[in-house]
Amino acid sequence: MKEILLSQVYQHAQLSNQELQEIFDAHKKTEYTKGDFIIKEGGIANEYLILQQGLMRSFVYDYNGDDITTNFFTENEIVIEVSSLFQRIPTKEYIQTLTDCTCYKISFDKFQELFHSMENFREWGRAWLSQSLFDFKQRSVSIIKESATERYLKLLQEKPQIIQQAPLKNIASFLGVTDTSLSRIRKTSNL
Amino acid sequence: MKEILLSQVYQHAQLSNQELQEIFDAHKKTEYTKGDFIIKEGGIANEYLILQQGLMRSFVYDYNGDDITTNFFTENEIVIEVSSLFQRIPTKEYIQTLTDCTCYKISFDKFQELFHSMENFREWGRAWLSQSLFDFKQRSVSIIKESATERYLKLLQEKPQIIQQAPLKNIASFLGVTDTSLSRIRKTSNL
DNA sequence: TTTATTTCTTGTCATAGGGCAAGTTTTATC
DNA sequence: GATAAAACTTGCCCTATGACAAGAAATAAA
Repeated sequence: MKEILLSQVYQHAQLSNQELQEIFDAHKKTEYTKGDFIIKEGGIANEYLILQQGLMRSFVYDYNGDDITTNFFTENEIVIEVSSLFQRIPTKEYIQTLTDCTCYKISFDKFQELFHSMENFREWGRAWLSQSLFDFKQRSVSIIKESATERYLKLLQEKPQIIQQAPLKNIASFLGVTDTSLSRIRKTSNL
Repeated sequence: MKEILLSQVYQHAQLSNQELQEIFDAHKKTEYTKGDFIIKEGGIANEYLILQQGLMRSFVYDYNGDDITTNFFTENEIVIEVSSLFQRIPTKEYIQTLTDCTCYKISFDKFQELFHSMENFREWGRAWLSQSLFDFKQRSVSIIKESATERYLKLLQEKPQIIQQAPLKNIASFLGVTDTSLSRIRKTSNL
């Protein structure tokens, strides 16, 4: 079970079975209840998670005190606050579970050991970070160029679990519209 | 000259002078003329640049064939297409000079050597990537929450060279508005 | 199971920004 | 320095989305 999940996450041509095993051993199972915070603004991340089951979101507060969802984390994904973890600085974000969750956790210290001792692991890590960067770039382009309806439909297609499980207002702030608007968008695209 | 520039870019507490020297030696001076492409869609990045003088932008084409500026690169910054370089895959982006430019170039091969042989260098690299990721996240939040005028004024304050040197339409697509709109915004905020 | 809270929907009205097209100004090209 | 090509501005009208407020529905708490 654990092995299947982790080997999906760490799939990278060059990692040997032995290396993978060493990586797997560094992960410990952890459970969370709906509403738990993984990290809060001002804290420093000391681990990251691999989400086996459940849904989480990250968010920030804007100058009005409104929260804005910056990302959703779904099954098989890595739940991480990159800049706090790797720059060792306090985070600006919150990460909170939207459902009960089952995760595998790896500590920063253990990660560091693997990162610096295993060439293929750091290649994997760099590729993962690169992909995330690409995804965030895409997101900006999408907000700029597509209408709210288009973004909604794309999310619905790519990650239906989010649409089904997350509160409408969280989805709305993620898409960059008000909850009122999203309610109307949802209504019209159902026709 | 070169040393001053590069030591600013690679400033990271843990890098020794000797390590820095080794890094410096890997960089070769290169000049570009206004309009030159550093990379085009479909190509694979085999190096990155440190921009000593000049201005560049990266952009993509959307489904209508309109180009969207995804980033500007100003002096002392790293000009790089991360996902192509580190995932060794064809890029979706173009990077083009907006003025004549002087750069220091480092090849991927040389970078790899340093990355895998020098622990502090890879710490630097990871921190740099993390910071970029953070910046792109911020950008999405900014597009979602701030008005075009606010984004314009912020850019004007933070990177006035861009406002002064880049064509209006490029700035407009970067900010997420039409050039018509930006022209009006600029007019009103000058009052 | 009743009450309180949160979540979602709907109505009315206001507005930032888009689409299109005509000018004007600046910059490049011959 | 004349002509062409970009780059920028402006006018007019339109639409997507926001702001605010009142209900309805669902969920949580007592």
